[in-house]
Amino acid sequence: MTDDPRSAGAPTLEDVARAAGVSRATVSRVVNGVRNVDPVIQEAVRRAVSVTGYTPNRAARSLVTRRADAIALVVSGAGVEPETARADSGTGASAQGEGEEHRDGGGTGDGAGTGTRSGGRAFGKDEDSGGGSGSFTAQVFADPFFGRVVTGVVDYLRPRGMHPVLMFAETSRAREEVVAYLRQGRADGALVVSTHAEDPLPGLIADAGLAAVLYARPARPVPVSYVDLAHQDGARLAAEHLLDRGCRRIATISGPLDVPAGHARLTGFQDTMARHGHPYVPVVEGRFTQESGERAMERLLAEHPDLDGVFAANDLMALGACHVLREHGRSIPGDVAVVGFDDSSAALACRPPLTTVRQPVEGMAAEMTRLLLDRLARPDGPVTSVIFEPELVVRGSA
Amino acid sequence: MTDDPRSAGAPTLEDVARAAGVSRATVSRVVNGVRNVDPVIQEAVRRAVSVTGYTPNRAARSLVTRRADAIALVVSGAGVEPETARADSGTGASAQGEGEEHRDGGGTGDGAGTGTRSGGRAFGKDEDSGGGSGSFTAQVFADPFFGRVVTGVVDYLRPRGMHPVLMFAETSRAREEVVAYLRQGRADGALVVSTHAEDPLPGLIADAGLAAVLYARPARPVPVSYVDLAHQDGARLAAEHLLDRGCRRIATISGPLDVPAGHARLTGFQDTMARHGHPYVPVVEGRFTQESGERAMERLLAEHPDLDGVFAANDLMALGACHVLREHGRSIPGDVAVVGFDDSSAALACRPPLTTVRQPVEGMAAEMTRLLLDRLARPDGPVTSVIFEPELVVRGSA
DNA sequence: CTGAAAGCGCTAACAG
DNA sequence: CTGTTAGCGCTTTCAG
Repeated sequence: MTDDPRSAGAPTLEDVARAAGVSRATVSRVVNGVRNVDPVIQEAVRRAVSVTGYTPNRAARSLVTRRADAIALVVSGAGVEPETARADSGTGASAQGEGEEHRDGGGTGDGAGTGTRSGGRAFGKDEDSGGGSGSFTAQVFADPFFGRVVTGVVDYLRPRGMHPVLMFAETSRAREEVVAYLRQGRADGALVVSTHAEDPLPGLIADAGLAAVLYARPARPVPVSYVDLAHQDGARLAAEHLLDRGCRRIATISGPLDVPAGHARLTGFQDTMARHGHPYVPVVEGRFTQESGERAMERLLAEHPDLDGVFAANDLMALGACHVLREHGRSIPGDVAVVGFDDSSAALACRPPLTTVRQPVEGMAAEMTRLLLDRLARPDGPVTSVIFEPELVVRGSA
Repeated sequence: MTDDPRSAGAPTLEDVARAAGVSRATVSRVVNGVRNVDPVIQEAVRRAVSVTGYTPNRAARSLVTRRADAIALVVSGAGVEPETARADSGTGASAQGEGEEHRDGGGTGDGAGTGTRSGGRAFGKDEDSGGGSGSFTAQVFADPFFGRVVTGVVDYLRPRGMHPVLMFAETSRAREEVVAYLRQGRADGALVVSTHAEDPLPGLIADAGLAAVLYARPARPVPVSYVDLAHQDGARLAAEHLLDRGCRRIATISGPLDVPAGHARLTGFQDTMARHGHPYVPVVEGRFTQESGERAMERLLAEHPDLDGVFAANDLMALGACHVLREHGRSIPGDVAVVGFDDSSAALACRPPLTTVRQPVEGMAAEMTRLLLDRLARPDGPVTSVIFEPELVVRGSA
C-alpha cells in the first residue's frame, strides 16, 4: 500500500486515474480507444494523460493480452555450422564444385572488447580488407537483396506502428534461440528468409505451433505460408531475350544449386534454351557473389572464348562477369550480351547498366508481412502463399 | 483458483514447481542461475523444466525486472519531412554553393499500405526502376554503410543473447515513436545512427532520460556517448597519397556539407592540400550516392579537363566517378588517380579496385553497442566517446 | 457507462 | 538453502 502518490518511477494508470478522478479501468478504456466512455470523461482522462506524461508499460500490457505486438525478421541459412561441421548438402548434381573458400575471419563479435580497432578481415584473398567481416551477418548484408527485404518489411510495418526484431539463424544453436524467443512471447510471429533449402527452421517453428511466413518455398513442405518468385519464368525471359537479340553461343553462371532459387533459375534457363534448339548450355556454378561471378566468367571465357551471351543468376555475379569480360577486351553488349537477375542496385552500378530480370523484393517482403499480420489476426485462417511474376528490365547490357 | 493443473496455455513456473515438487521461487532461482540451490534439487528442477517444456514468459519477467533486455537500433535522418517542410540548415560555410539537388523522391513510408507491388520509384532519372524504392528505408540500405553497422551491432549483440529492434526516424512523428517505444520499456536503450547534423533525436532521447549511444558526434552537444571517425585525418591520408604519387591537378567530390562527416572530410582534405601548396581545390558537392558521384565527375571533367587526381568522400561516389572517367577515355590510375572513402563493398566492386580510406564501421558499431550495454549496466557511469582512426587502403585506383 | 476486483507469470524480499 | 508473500502495471469480466 504505497499511499505516497508521487513515487520515483514512471507514471502508471493509477496515477492518471487519480489525476483524472476516475478509475484505472476507465483510463485503460480511453487509452485503448474503447468506446462506451463519456466524451467528457474521455477528455478529462486525455488531459490527465498528457499532464502526467503517462506511457503504458508494454510488459504489463503484454502480460495480460498475451501479445508482444512485435515480430521477428529472421535470416536463416546454412552459414557456419560449428557442430554439424559443414552442411554442404550435396552441391546439386550437374555442376562443378568451384572449391570456394567458405571460411571467414574472426568476426567482430564474441570475445571481450573489440579493442578499438576494426573487426575482422577476410573475404578477398589477395586484397585483405574489403568492407565486410566474414560473419554470417556480414555475408547477408553483402548482397543488396537483404536490404531490400528489410525495406519492404519495415515500410509495411511502420504505418502499423510495428518494428521488426532482427535475428540471424545460421547454426542450430541460433535456430533454437529464435524458437525460444518466439516461445517467450517476445514476438508474435516470424518472417523467415531462408538462404538455403533444407533449412530446418521453418519446420521447427511449425512444430512449435508458432506463426511464421517464409520468403521462398521451403524444400520439404511445411504448413506455413510463403511468398516466392516464379524463378523459372524469370530465367525464361532472360533466355528468350538473349535469343531474340541474336545470341547463339550462350552460357550461364548459375547460383548455388543447393539454393532453390539458384536451381530453379538454372533449370528454367536450360529448359527454354533446349526448347529453342540449344540442349547444351555451358554452365558454371557461382555463389551469388560478385567474386564468384568473376571466377565463373574467367572459366567460361577460357572454355568458350567465342560466347556471345551470358545469363547470370543474379546481378552481383553479372556485375563480376562484366568486369571480367571487359578485362578480356570484350565489349558489352557488342561482343557479349549479359543479362542479370534481381534488378538490384548492382544492376545500375554496372556499366553498361544491366538488362535484368526484376524480382520485386520489396513488394514480396511487404506481402509476406501482410500475410503474417493476417495470420496473427486470424490464427486459423487458411495457409495461403503468393507467387510473384518477374519481369524483364531492358537496359544497356543486352 | 484454477485447481485444474493442466490448462491449455504454455507451462508456467507453477507447473514446473509442481512437477518438481518445489516452490516457484526455487524454480525461478534455478532458471535464472542463482547459486544457493541444492544440486540435487537443481537437477530435479531442470528435469521438470524439460519435461514440461517450460519457457519463461518475458512479459512477466520484464514487468518485475523493469528490463526488456532488448535495444533499438535506429537510423535517424532528415528524410522527407512532411511537417517541417525542408530542413535545409545552411549548407555550411566555406564551400562553394554548388546548387546540387538535395531533395529526394517521394518516400514510400508514411501513408497507408505499400500496395502489393514494390515501393516507389525515384532515384534514377532516365532509368526508372533500379532496385530501390524511394522510401527512407530504401535510401538507407542503398548505401552499404548501414548494412555494415547492422553487422557490427548484431555480431556484438548475438553472443550476449540480444537482438536489435530496427527503427527509422526521419520525421518528427517517427522520432516521437522511437521515444515512446523506449519509454514503454520495449527497449532498454537505443543505438542511433544519424545521417544528418541537427538531428533532434539525440536531444529528445537525452531529455527523456533514456539511454543511448550515437554513431557520429551530434551537432549540438548532448550528454550522450558516441563513437566517431577522425574524418579529417582520413581526408588527410587521401590528400597525401594523391600528392605522393605525383598528382598535381587534384579535385574532390565532397559529401553533403550539412552532414558532419561530409563537411569534415572536405575541410580535412582542403587543409592538407593547402598545407602542401594547393590552396584552391576544385570541389563539387555530392550526396554520397553513386549517381551524384557521376554527375559531380562530369562537371569536374568539364571544368577541369586536365585533372589527374580525384578524392571522393565515399566509395559510392568514387565508383560513379570511375565510370564517368572511363567513359571519357581516362584510364585509372594512369590518367587520373581516384581515392575513395569508407572501404565499403563498393571499393571492390570497382574496376580497378579502389584505393580508399578505411572506416572500420563494423568495429565502430560494435564499440557503440558495447558502450550502450555498459551504460545500461552502470546507469551513472561516465559518458565516454571513442574516436577511431581511419587508415589508407591502397589498391588499384591510386 | 463506470468502478471494483481478480489475476496474467514472474522476481524479490523476508522469514524460516 | 527453500518456501511464503507481495506485488510489477495492465486488462477484463462482472456488478452496479
